Amino acid sequence: MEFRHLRYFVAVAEEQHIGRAAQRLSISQPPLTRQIHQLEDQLGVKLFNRTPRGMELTDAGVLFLDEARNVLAVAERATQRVKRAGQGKLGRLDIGVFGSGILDTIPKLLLRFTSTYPDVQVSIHNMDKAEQINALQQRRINIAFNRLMPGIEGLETVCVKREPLLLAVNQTSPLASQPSVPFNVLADLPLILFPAGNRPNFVDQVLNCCSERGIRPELNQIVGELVTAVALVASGFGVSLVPQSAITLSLPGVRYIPFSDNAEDLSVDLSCVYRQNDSSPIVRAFLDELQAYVSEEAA
Amino acid sequence: MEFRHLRYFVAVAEEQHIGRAAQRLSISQPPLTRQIHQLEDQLGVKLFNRTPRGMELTDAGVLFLDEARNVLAVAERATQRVKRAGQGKLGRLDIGVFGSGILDTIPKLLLRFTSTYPDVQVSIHNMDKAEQINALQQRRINIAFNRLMPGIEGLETVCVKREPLLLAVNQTSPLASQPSVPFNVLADLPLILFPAGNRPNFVDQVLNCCSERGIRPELNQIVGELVTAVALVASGFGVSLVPQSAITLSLPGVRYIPFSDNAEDLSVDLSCVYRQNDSSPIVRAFLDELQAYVSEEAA
DNA sequence: GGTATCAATACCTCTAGGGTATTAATAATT
DNA sequence: AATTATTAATACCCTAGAGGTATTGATACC
Repeated sequence: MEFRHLRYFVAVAEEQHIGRAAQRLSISQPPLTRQIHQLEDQLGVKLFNRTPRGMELTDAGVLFLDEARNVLAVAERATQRVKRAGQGKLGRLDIGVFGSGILDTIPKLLLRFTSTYPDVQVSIHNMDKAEQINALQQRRINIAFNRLMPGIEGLETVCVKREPLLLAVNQTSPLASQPSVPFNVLADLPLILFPAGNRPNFVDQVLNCCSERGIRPELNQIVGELVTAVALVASGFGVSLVPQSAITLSLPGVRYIPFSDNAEDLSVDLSCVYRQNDSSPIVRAFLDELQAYVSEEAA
Repeated sequence: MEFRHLRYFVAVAEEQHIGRAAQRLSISQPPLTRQIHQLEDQLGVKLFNRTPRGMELTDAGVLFLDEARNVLAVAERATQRVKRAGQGKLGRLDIGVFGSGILDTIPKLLLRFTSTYPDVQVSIHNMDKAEQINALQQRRINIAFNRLMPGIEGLETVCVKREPLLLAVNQTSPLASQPSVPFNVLADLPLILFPAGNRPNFVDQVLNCCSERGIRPELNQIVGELVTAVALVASGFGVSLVPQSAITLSLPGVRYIPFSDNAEDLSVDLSCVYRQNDSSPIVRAFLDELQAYVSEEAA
């Protein structure tokens, strides 16, 4: 039995007339007669009573009409679903993010994607950089966001944006009222950095910036992540350096001040990482959306 | 898309190898390759990633594997059901019976049928002879049971059994102790007959038997049905004539006595009626069972 | 009894599914 | 690094069978 038999059967059952059904199916009458006979033979069941006025369903035929319509509907649904999946419109997307990375850009990006692809179930997993790389390679996630991603065999990285670094100071500091400050003020201030964990990371980038300018900052402590650092700033333990998107994090008593230096190395990237050979349509769709987002932001 | 594509796809997905799948499907490798490509083209979706080690499902392929299996299962179920329906093993059977006809034979017959065909929903409708004929012609019922069925155009009748008539008397009657009595004792007894309604019927049969033997019975009254007549006998209003199967109806104070005459006309048939052109497999199955029952009873 | 209207049959055509032989690509082995 | 083995893909052929036209049979309706 093939789908053809089901389609033909339904047409004949509905028209109760082989001639009209053949017309509807855009074939001639004799082949249709033959296909119906074939179906009956294969099932071993008479589906129609032939009358000189046309074709009349038997009881078994009535039952089979229901079943045939159901099979066709299920098959139709299956093709629709797989087509949608092929266009990246159906399925799931696992994304690895890091603690403070989700402050600004990532939520905007996800909102944009999920509104265009509502049937893709997006799952966010919090993990640090090493775990992200591991999870990507083991295919537990499709996409990761992080900063300062090293080039890794098999993984592709695209820079989503570069954010200037800001100085986070307590409002009681004399710097708090300045519109901008030179980078070398750091020489005299207790510095709180992040994140803890595998080096090199953001801490090293900041220290590099310092040493390149001949500054030896007073490294007060290294904490787990951005939020902790800013909380310590709010409590008056020192100053910190944060990416611009941290300004959405407005803790009481904290001021964010831009640097007057305007140097390229006083900024940090936010990058998206994925498997080079990942041909999943959902990932491709996501990367397309990301590309569009980057273009729009640049404009 | 045809079922072939689904079957082939499932085989390849399960084997993860076109060669092995082809072997399993008893075809050679190249046509299978071609069919899989055809399916992918028609869906517009890549279902497999080709590796030098074999075929690996894509995400869309994983989803479609589920769907394809489901379509095949639904189709299989459909064919199984219609096959069962074609063998008369699935569906419904509407049977018209008359009030006292269901005392003995019909329950046995139905029990036998429903145990062989458990998925046929049998529905019993109580109706008199005229209604039965009407309902048969209008296809509201498939089968009717009654006595003394007239031959009617388009309806077929088969006699299920002939039952001898018995005399129902009150135990206070002097006849009550006799093992058998001659028919002409009716000449001296008040007679209660049934059923009321369209003549000719059982009443006329009994009156014919009397007149053929030169007897003029004292026709006390005609009541609706057998049960009423026997109830009146129990109350001492007279005697009645009943088919043998009435002995399952043992009202207090009633004795059933056979006639010593042993004449053919002192019996009544129980017949099964159905539409001559009814080709329903369920009806055919029922008539087969009935035929078997009749043969067994005769033996 | 003739006509109209069905499905069924006879016979033809040609598409496309399946076969064999071979190639291309890549992993494993030496 | 060259060779071998293993896989899917390609090229080409054959034929089964789906679809076409013309006709026949069967039956209701005039």
